[in-house]
Amino acid sequence: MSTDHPSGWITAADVARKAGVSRSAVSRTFTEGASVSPETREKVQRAAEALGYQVNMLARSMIQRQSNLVGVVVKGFDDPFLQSLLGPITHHLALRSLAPLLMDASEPAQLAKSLRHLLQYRIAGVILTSGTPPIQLAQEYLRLRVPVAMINRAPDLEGVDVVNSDHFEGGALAARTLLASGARKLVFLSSASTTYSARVRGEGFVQALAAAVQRGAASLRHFDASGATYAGGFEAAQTLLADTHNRPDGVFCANDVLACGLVDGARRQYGLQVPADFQVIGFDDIPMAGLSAYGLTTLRQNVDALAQSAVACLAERMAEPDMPSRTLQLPVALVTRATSRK
Amino acid sequence: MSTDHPSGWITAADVARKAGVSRSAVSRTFTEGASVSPETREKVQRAAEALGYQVNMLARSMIQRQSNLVGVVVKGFDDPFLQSLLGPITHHLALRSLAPLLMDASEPAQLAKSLRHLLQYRIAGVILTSGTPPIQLAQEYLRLRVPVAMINRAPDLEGVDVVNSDHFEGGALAARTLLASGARKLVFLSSASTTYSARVRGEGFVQALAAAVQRGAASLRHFDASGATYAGGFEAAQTLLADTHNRPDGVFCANDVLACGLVDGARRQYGLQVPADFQVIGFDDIPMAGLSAYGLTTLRQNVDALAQSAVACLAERMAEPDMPSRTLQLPVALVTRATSRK
DNA sequence: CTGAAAGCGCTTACAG
DNA sequence: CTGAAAGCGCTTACAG
Repeated sequence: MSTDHPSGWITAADVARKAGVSRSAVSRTFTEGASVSPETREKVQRAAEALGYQVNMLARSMIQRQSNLVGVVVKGFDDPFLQSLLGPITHHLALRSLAPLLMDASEPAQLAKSLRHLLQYRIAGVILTSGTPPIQLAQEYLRLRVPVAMINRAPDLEGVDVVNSDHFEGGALAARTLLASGARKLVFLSSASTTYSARVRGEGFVQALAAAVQRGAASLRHFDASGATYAGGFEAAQTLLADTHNRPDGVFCANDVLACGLVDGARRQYGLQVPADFQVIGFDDIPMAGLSAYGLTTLRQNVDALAQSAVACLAERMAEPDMPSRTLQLPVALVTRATSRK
Repeated sequence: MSTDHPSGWITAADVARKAGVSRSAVSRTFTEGASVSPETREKVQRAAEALGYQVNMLARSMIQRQSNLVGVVVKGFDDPFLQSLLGPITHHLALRSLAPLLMDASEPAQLAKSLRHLLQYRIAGVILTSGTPPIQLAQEYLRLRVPVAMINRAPDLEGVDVVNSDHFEGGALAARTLLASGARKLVFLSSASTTYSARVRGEGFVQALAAAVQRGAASLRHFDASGATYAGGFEAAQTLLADTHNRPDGVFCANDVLACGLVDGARRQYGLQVPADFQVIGFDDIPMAGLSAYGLTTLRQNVDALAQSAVACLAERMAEPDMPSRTLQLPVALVTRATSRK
């Protein structure tokens, strides 16, 4: 216990004194790839351990003009899919000694402030997840060469890496599955204020159905729920299933919560059963989809791969800021449960 | 555009030059409560705006030996209740210009490293949520006078503030509700490796039932699921409800996921309906509880108040490190839905 | 490999 | 109220 540090914070100078070396030697011991003799390193480590020394990341980051912090910007915290992304993101950042600095961007106005706020910490990069508002502000990041990676967003910003699930193929898969199991009156259910992901899912669905529709073998309708939420799906059931004589027999929902809402709405409001009365396919494979109360057939996104890729993009761009921007496309998998027929 | 800063990072010196003042003046302009004349402040702000200057928080925090970062330590990311806490915590931190640095502590071994890692950022405090492993390491925080606040944990560490929902009263409320609605064969369902919260809930339940049990008006059993999860509840249904002649008619579950699992297990495995065949009460009021597929009667925790209080404790202790530690108790509310009778 | 020195961008007594 | 100066804890050429 050095009495001159009642605060308890030990500095490199303390360690240097105790180890009988220079501050430089201490610094080198804790710097990846710096040249220190084994003996010096040993002495320093022993002293550091005894004193409980830890590098002050604030000082190190200041010098290096870059911290180990990565901004993670999410829109609200109540979307189950986004929630499932948080764990893997944290995990994969940790594997590279990076730590997530969380930011909420529920309001677009807030986003600008949040992004600017993050800059004050000289963050190593930022990850924007789907749903977050459009960001002209990414421009500022690009100018400052702060790596930006986006998950499930339109790849429309040069210099920004984006990692997407293959929403288009997912939508097409849903179409083929429903068709193959006999559905003919098909609906794509999403919401008016939709996201990029949902839009592309719909496009894949529509396109895969085009031929069948053309030759009159199937019909297709697009229906907008009041929101891409459980409540939105629940309400949508009321209108969508009202007409007894012209009910859809296959509904592809832009995401799982919407689908679960639809299923529950159909049960409560019309006593309809899935898949007996109509089939439903969702998207995401959130925990809710697997509950025995739903058994939702859905397209699973690989959240771990999504997170890992986004972090990898960030890391590579940290090493090489000017590399051309990439767009990764990750496969989705059909998970067949109870709401669709074989 | 100052050509001597191709990197884009503007420093206080740049602003000072442009505004024709000293670096001290710039610093004061951006320091709460520092004395600057309105004219100087004006000049500085104009220059800062023009240049796009922002304080380098890394440097400021280094000087002040404290950052605006608060460590938020969670155990895994898949507990719905903990997920619902993340938003409010982030929100209330932001209101005080603090930002959450996320840390996963799924493995106890990891926790020690994580907590030490956080120290490197000279965090302003740390919030430990329920479920995180026991932390002797909090000792190190106390020594360094880093404020620690815990949510839904045993208040057994002097110097650490803890904010709890009133689990005991919640359990008691569940007991009274079931009793009043005619249940007589009661069960408390939790899991063997339980948390502090669950334990106290059970105690409240048991105590409120004691008199009735004593005079033979009710029976009480404690049943351990394999885990406090949906799957745990689902499995528990099999054993718990097997004996046709001695089925419980009222089950209080340590949390909502467990309760939903039980309800689904009862449906699938025995075709039992809730509340017709037996009543169920959960705890937390996570989104799942409100789904029409469950309509779970439950005790709602006030996540916003929990988060706000924890952040407030942290802030107050930042101002006064040596204040005696507090234990706050926040009320829970019975939310009556379909799984219990009036 | 090593240490003395300069410097990162800021804040904070200090003297005026 | 203001500026020159010292100092925070670190890293990094630089010279040896």
